[in-house]
Parts: sequence; C-alpha cells; structure tokens
Amino acid sequence: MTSTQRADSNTDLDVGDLTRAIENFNRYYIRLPAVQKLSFTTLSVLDTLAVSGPKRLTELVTTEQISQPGLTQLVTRLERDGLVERRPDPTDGRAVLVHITDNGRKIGQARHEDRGRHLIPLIAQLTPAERQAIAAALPVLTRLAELGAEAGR
Amino acid sequence: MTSTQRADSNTDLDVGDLTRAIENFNRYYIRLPAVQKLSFTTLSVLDTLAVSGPKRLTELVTTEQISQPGLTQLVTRLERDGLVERRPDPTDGRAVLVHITDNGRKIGQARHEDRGRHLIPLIAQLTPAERQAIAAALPVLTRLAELGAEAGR
DNA sequence: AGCCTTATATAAGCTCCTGATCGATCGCGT
DNA sequence: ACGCGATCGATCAGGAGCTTATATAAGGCT
Repeated sequence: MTSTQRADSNTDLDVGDLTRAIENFNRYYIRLPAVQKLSFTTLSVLDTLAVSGPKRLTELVTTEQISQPGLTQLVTRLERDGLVERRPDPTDGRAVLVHITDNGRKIGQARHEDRGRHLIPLIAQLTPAERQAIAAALPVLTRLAELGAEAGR
Repeated sequence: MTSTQRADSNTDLDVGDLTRAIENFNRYYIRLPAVQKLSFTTLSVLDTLAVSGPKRLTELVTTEQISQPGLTQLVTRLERDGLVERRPDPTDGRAVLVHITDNGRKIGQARHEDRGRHLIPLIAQLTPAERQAIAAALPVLTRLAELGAEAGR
C-alpha cells in the first residue's frame, strides 16, 4: 500500500489515503440495507430538493446524472407517489418548479436516521480519542464538499 | 439543525453530525463525473472482487444488493467485457468462482485515481490544521468500516 | 408578425432487474 | 451404496427505468 499522489509536499494528508478511506467507509455505508427500495437517482433528486429547495427540471438535469426526458419521467413517478409536486413557475410559463412534499422529506430523513442507528453500536466501540479524531474532522469534510460543489460550477 | 441521537453521553461525537457530514461529502463525491458509465451494482461487484478476491456467486449475492439471477446476468456481461472470469470451483462441482481480471481491476483504479485528481485542488485550499484533522480521522474511518463489516456478519 | 431559443413532454427501443422455475451436484442418513 | 432434501447456478418471462430522437409550447429578439 504505497501512496502516489501528494496534494502538497509539506502536509501529511495524502489524497490516496483520503480516497481509500472514503471508499472503504462507503463500501460499508452505502450497502446498509435500505428501508425502502428506491433507485440511486431517485434518492439523489429527493436529496437535492430537500437541501436546495424547489428547482426547475433543467436545473435538476445539470446536477443529477440523468437525461432530461429521464428526469421528466422520474418526476412523474415521484409525483404519482406523492413525494414531489409540480407547480408552474410564475415567472416563466414554460417552466415547472418541482417541490418536495412532506412525505418526500420523510424518505431521506428515515434513511438518515436508520443509518445513524446502524452506526451507534460501531461508534461505541471506538476509544474516546478515536471519537475525538472523527468529530474534529467532520466540519472539514463538510467544507471539502462545499469547495467541491463550488468548483463544479 | 439539532442532533437527536447520542452514541454515548460523555463523548463529543454525535451520530447525527457524522451521518450528516458523510452525506454532505458523498453528495459531492458520488456525483463526480464518471469516466466510464457503469451501473452502481457493477462497480460494487468489481470492487468487492478486487478487495476480497475470487468469490462464488452465492457469496456475492449476500454482499451485493441484487438477486441471484440478476447477478448471474451481471457476471455474464462482465465476462463478455473481459472484466471478470468464471472458473470452476475445484472443491464443489456446482459452484463457480468469479475472478476479477487485470482489466477489471483497472476500472476501479481509474475511478479511484480520477477522484483523487478532483480532490487535490480542494485539499490545497484547506489550512494545514484542517488537513491534519482529516488525516488523523482517516484510520478511524477505516476502522469504523471494518467494525461495520464484522457486525454485518 | 416571424423565427430562433429554451423548457418540458412524448415515443420507441434497449438494458438490466426481479420472481419463478429448472437441472446439476452435494452431503447426509440409512 | 443409495436416495433425498438442500444448495448452486442458469434460464425465462415480464417490468421498471433509462436513452435518443422528436414534438409541443412559451419566451424573447428583430
């Protein structure tokens, strides 16, 4: 296990170490049994709407990795299931604003809480120092994600 | 945003904070543009084989979230594309051992390296202290994943 | 008004998944 | 050694969800 990429020569954070750790963790985390079987794209759209508020279809197309017709169909299914609502955009007669409903929000929350429930017994097995290390890193991880989101625009 | 679940009353690591940070990061990380369009399941199987070595179909069925017929078909496609090989299990005439090929390994490696490449400029924007915090947490994150993998058995 | 552009919807076709079922092989009890 | 239930993997029919190509409708410029 040797690391090949260095972000900066005078730091001890190795990119290879980071991606490896993230992927190790996700290998476990992502495969946690799903409460409700929903496709990755579906969850991604609901998550985006929950975080960023109502969006046009075209806006969603740019953030989600799906074609525009695919998204139209997905939103139709989500609307049928009562997870989102289509509302006309008052400022543009062509556009549609997709709003998440309370039920739609619950989907993401339930998954979030369920995953938390799985992690509790694992965290209990860590030493206080280990818990401290993770806790200290979390804000930075979020900041990294924000930097990434900005870079993507 | 208040946290509701505490793993332990005398630690500062909150489960809600952890899942939220992980999900924030993944929201960015998972949506990095894919070099090659492959389904989530496909990548998951290749990853499992790369990490754990040759496996029976039935073993894979338990770790991947897919049905047995679905896996048989997936392995058939992967074999057609030269990413895995089916070999008979010498100890069991019914079983088949799925081996990953060099080309199959390259898929995961390419994605891994590509994601690292995306992270480098982000990491460069962090302060040394922030980098330090992440670096210190990585081994713990990996340990958490290991604990989770054990608990899942 | 005419025409190009933008936003969404529809249509046809393909890929990949699921449940049901089948043939082959294993391992165990007698 | 034989028979029988259990296990392993494959096949098949059907369906969900994606893609590309194209249609419809509204915006906006000249």
